[in-house]
This record gives sequence, structure tokens and C-alpha cells, in this order.
Amino acid sequence: MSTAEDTAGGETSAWGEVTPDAARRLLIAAVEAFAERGYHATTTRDIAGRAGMSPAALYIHYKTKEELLHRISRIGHEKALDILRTAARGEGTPAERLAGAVGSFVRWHAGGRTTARVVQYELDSLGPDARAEILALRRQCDAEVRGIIEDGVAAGDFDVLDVKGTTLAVLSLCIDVARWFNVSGPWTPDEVGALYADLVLRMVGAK
Amino acid sequence: MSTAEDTAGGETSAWGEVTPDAARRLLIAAVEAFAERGYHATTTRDIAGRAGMSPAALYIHYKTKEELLHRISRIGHEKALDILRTAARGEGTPAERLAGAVGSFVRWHAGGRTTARVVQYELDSLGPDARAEILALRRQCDAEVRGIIEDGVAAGDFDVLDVKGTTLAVLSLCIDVARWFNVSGPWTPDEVGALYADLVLRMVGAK
DNA sequence: GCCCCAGGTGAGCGGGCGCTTAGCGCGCGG
DNA sequence: CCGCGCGCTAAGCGCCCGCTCACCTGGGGC
Repeated sequence: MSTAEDTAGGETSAWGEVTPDAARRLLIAAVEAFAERGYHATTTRDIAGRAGMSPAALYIHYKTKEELLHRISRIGHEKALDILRTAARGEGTPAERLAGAVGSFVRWHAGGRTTARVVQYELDSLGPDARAEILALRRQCDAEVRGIIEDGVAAGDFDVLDVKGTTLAVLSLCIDVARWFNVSGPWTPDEVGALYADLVLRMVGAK
Repeated sequence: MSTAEDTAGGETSAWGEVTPDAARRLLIAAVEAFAERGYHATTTRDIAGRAGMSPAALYIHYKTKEELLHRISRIGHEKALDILRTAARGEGTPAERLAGAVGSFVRWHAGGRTTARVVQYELDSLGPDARAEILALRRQCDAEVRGIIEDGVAAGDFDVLDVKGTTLAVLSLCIDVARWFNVSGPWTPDEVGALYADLVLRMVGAK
């Protein structure tokens, strides 16, 4: 069920689309630094240092520090949307599709906690235009999950009081995994994914 | 069910214990600024300006900017623990106590979103000693919720696969309300509290 | 009426920030 | 074998940060 990109220890394999190599190394360094300290507490000197380059090298590949965050955020959200879309549009009953979506979404947040943390929690550091672009992707994520729940309700498989509110709660539960999950803690990403899939099926009253 | 302190519009009534008046105004200004921009993006000049004072005035009442965050975080966590403890140790069945705890905890996060945001999401900006102190309070919050769930399981009222994991998920769900709740959105704090109480009872398989 | 001092201000220090610029070295076409 | 341009660095600019300090002020005790 898990694929290499979301449980790989290095957590750097998802950035293959970023070229050239120096730009990718800077971006990976930025992800690590932002996740550890937060965007505003991270300096461009720190990012460049982690990538083994001088501070000025950053500005050959990126116009500003904010552009780095924007690129990270967009790629990350596209990956998240891809995960949900694949699960939502797959085969199976609504319950199976919802469990699959939650399971893989949670595994991505837990296994790629470093990336997910930046993607989910540093949104407010973006400027208005970039933030608006990212929020559009988030609304699409919301729509995919709501679609599964609506299917389940329509088929009589789910028992939900408030579809919109429950959708929000399900996504909220998954996203917050990036805040608390600890790689050296008692659970593996797979275990949390399985536990959460079960909890979400209960939340929607799956038969 | 709601009390004045957690749904009051001004959201400034919980800081009565902070004296003198100038110190309280600075602290409230800091809460607002930290919630809006985050700790690292907030300047001491901004905090002092919101309180109607000169930048230097801050240092008469607080040793550093970090001490402000520490005081806010400690008072906020004590309030959160108080809410959970009151609900956990009240009368009623485990289901009633769990619904009450989740309802009031969520109302606090939604109604006092400004405060809750700082309390729940700016923890990493604290130094090691202060963070350790706050983490101890968080473990007590965790213990209160776990206690209710264990009571329900022991009484045969709940059906839970993993008590520790479910406790974490319940708290995670409540805490994340501070991230997404919008005062001008479609729900009131009371409505979210009621919806979440229902969702959590489903998560623990309450009869 | 006078002093005192807690609580406040205005100005500014040292430093680190995001970002720029002048110039270096090296692989490659001619 | 030259020279040119791309990718990078060393140095540093201007700014604003957290924080300090010398000074001011107005209301209470004697």
C-alpha cells in the first residue's frame, strides 16, 4: 500500500521535478530548516549553509526567500491533492475509498512530517497572491473528501449529521498529524494511518 | 453551558490575574500580535505600539520578548487544563463527561481562537526550560481525557481499539480547531462544540 | 512645599537580517 | 590555446531587530 515516496527515510525523493541540482539541494535544505524552526526564524544563511553553499547562491535560483516557501508549498499541496484524488476516484465502496484516502493521507503526513509541517503550517507566511493560489488547492482537497462522504451518504452507507462540518473535521484530524507525529515515537506511519482510517469510518457512521 | 470567559467577544477577560494594568495591556497586545503574525514575525515595537506605549516600556514589565510568550502560554495551558479537569471530574456517565469535555474544550478553542492559536502553535518558540514546563501541563491535559476514555472502556460503554492513540486523536481534533476556525465563518463556537462532541462519541464507539 | 521614586519616554547601540554586486574559476566551442 | 559566459563566492549595503540607558514626570509621604 505504501509507496516509496511517502515512507522513505530520507524524505527527499519527492523533489525530483526541481532542477538543476543546486536548486533542489537548496529547496530540500529550506524544507528542513522551515520545518525545524519555522519560516520567520529561518535565515537565508542557514538554508544556504545546509545546502553547502554561500548565502548569495540562493539568489541565483530563487528571487526571494518567500519564493522558496511558495515553491515548497505548491509542490507539497499538489502531492497531497494527488494522494486524495487517487483514493477518491478509485474503485470500491465509499467506505473503502474513504479509508484508503485517510490512510494514505495520514501516512504522507506522518512519514513526510518535515515536508507536511511546512506545507500545512507555514501558509500564513506567504504573500496574498501566493496564499490565494495555495488556498485554491486546499479547497480542491476538501472537495475530494466531501465527494466521498456525499457518495457514502447517498448510498445509505454513511450516517452523517453535517457533511461540511464532518469533512472539515476529517481533514483537520489528518493534517494535525504533522504537528504531533514523532518519528521516534511509539507508532509507525502505517499504524497511525490504519488507526485513523478506523476512527474516520466511525465518525461518518459507516455500516 | 457556555460561560462568559470563553465566548466573550473581547476575548480579553481571562487575563485578570495579570497586574499591573500596563503589564496586562502589553500581554493582551502580544497575544493579538502573536496570533496574527506568529512569534518570530512580531516585533517588540509592534506589541508596545498596540498597547499604546513606547518600545522601551515593555522591558519594565517583562525581561524579554520570550518571557511574554512564556506567561501567555502558561496561563493559557492552565486554563485549558482547568476546562478539561472540570469536565473529566464532573458527574455523569463517561459518555456525558467526554461530550462535556470536548464541547467546552472546542468552544474555548473556537471562541478564544486568538489566545488558543498562540497557546497551541507557538510552543516551539519557547526555550528548552519553558517548553519543558508547558509540556508537563500538556501531559496532564492528555491524562484527563485518557482517564474519561478508560472509564468508559472499563464500564463497557465505549468500544476503543487503541486508548492511547484515540486519546491523542481526540485532543488533536480539538486543538486543530484553533487553526481553521474563523469567527466570520458559518459556525458559532457552540455549534462546532456540539458537532465535535458527537463526532468524538462516535470515535470511541459510545453505546 | 519638597523630595522621591515607580513608571514612563526618546534616542540609539550592536548585531544579524534579506539581498546585491563585483569579480573569480572552470568547462566548452572555435 | 584562447576567451567567453555560467554558476558561484567574498564582501558588504541598508535596514530594522531586541534591548539599554540617561533622563523626565507627576502623585504620595512628611
